[in-house]
Amino acid sequence: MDVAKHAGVSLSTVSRVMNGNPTVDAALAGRVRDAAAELGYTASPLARSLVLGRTQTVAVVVPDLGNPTFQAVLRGLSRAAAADGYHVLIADSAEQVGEERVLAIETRRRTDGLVLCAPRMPEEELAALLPQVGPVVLVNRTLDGAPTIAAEYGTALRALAEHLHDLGHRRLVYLAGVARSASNAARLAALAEFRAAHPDVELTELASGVDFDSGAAAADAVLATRATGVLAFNDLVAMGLLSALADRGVRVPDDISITGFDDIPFARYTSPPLTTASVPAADLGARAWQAMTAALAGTDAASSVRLTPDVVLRGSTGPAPA
Amino acid sequence: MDVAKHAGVSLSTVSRVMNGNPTVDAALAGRVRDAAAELGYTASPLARSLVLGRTQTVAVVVPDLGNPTFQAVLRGLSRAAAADGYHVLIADSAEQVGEERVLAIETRRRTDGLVLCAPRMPEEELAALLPQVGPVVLVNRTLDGAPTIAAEYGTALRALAEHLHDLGHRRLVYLAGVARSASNAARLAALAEFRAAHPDVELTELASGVDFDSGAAAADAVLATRATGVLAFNDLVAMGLLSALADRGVRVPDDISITGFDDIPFARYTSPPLTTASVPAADLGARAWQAMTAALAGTDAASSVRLTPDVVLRGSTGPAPA
DNA sequence: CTGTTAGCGCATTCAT
DNA sequence: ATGAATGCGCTAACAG
Repeated sequence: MDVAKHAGVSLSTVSRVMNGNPTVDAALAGRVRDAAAELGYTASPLARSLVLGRTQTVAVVVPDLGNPTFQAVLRGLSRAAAADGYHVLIADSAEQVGEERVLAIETRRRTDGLVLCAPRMPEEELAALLPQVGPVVLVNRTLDGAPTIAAEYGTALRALAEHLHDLGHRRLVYLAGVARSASNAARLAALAEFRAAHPDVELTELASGVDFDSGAAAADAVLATRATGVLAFNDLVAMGLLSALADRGVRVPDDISITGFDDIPFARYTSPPLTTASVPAADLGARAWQAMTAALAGTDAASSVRLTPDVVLRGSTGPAPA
Repeated sequence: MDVAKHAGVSLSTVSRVMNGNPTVDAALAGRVRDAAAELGYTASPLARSLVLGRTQTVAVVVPDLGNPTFQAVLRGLSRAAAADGYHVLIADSAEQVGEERVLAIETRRRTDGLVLCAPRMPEEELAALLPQVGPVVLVNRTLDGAPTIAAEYGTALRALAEHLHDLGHRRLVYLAGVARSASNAARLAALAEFRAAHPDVELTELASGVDFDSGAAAADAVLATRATGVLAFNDLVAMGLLSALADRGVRVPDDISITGFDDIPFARYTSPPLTTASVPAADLGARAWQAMTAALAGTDAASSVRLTPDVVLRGSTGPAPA
């Protein structure tokens, strides 16, 4: 090392000083620090990682960096991690289910832990993967074997449905997302309960997607059901629908009420503003980091956190038309 | 190594096989590959990084992961990098100008290159930083000494202003973003040209911010100017303004025309849809990666790419009221 | 074509 | 309290 001779000490002493080891003479430590400052020296994170066995970095795998929900999770996680001196390696599977496994394993090898965000892969594959990539925390997907941070989608959707029911709506339609996804399954279960509790309600289920265009494309199908209330899979779908209905001269909420899901930042600014369920995605990310620190420390306890979203009532829902 | 003895060869041979070195006997290579597969062995990226001097990772520093523009840049960059087998380390400075420098240096040390996305730091600081962190590419911020990928904000804003002028608007207001930012400076220069070309236009400049709330907060000030056309700093500001005006019963575009900037995904779905300038942020990211590969290869040429945004005419602009 | 040796830059024994 | 070795896991240069 260069600073070593510059300060007239050995490599070990430099290392000790840089790591704040107290068993070094104050005077010597000062000399070393000065030398280091003068030469602008900082220990190579790479070499440290190799010898220490930790990289101070965690990996996050998301299905789509373009999705506001994952963005928010990433943001919350990233900031929380940064506050603890950790870095974040990001991987976007571009909704390619087949890529998830590879990305997870590969990024995990360069990091100390892995956050799997709403992985799309089938349950068996996920179950087989988890042991290979620990410490791992799951976001918005539950499975034994790893701490999970998830929003209770079912509860919230049920609440939205009840809200519409309270407003007098009796003919509803649910715009489903990706058919065999975990999040959709939770919602379907909640709707089944809702149906059971309210036999007087006619609830149609319509295939759809997870983005704007899916919502817009569903407009005619929705109108064909003559429903007065629509539960969209998420805010994006709701906004697309909103837009398509506006084009057709359908008034919201006078003619039809619409609810979204997620309360993305834009939901407040649509016309009318969207009634939706507030899933604090950034919180989700921060909690995920919390779980990760625990897992990293071995204080695992496989704690699972479930956040109950708030229902946010805004202008897109109103009394059912007479 | 374990696979070494398992295959009955030396460490070097294993290394050679794993790296596809053709100077190995086919039979031996087969044995090694089998052993590796059986033991599930993969070379440690960490150790490779240390000895090879490259990490196959680049760092991206953004001012705010919550900003749709940066999200899109990140997404485009991330996918392009992944296609080339590179990973992305992300850092969010949370708009803390002071943090940018530290984040840049720190993340750069764990990676092969750095992408600085619209850094807020003052010019001298940036100029001093660049040599320390090369290879580096700048996105949406120009400065000699590093390849730059930037959208031509000035040109596009000018085009939007001309569009309003063509529609008969003679009293305009510009909602400025962060006062002393590079992107705002470019826009101000373009507006100065516009003013010079159209002495008949009264163009007021109003301080504002870069987000929804700033736009909403500016509503009354905008109305006070009695302007018939508004050039918002970006789509977020425009949407906030749109929302606040709707609350006040002001009709868009009948009473007042509004333009945004960036063409974020949501701009198509406001009511009315937003006339804006299309800055293909994901493209920006992909180009940035392209520039990075060049820089990584030493084929630098410090090439600067400037993308000219398209003007997207939608419903939020119309003829000036009589 | 393959095995042996050295070293990437550091933290950490072990001696002193 | 400090310096001299040892090794983290791998690749490259050097023999054979």
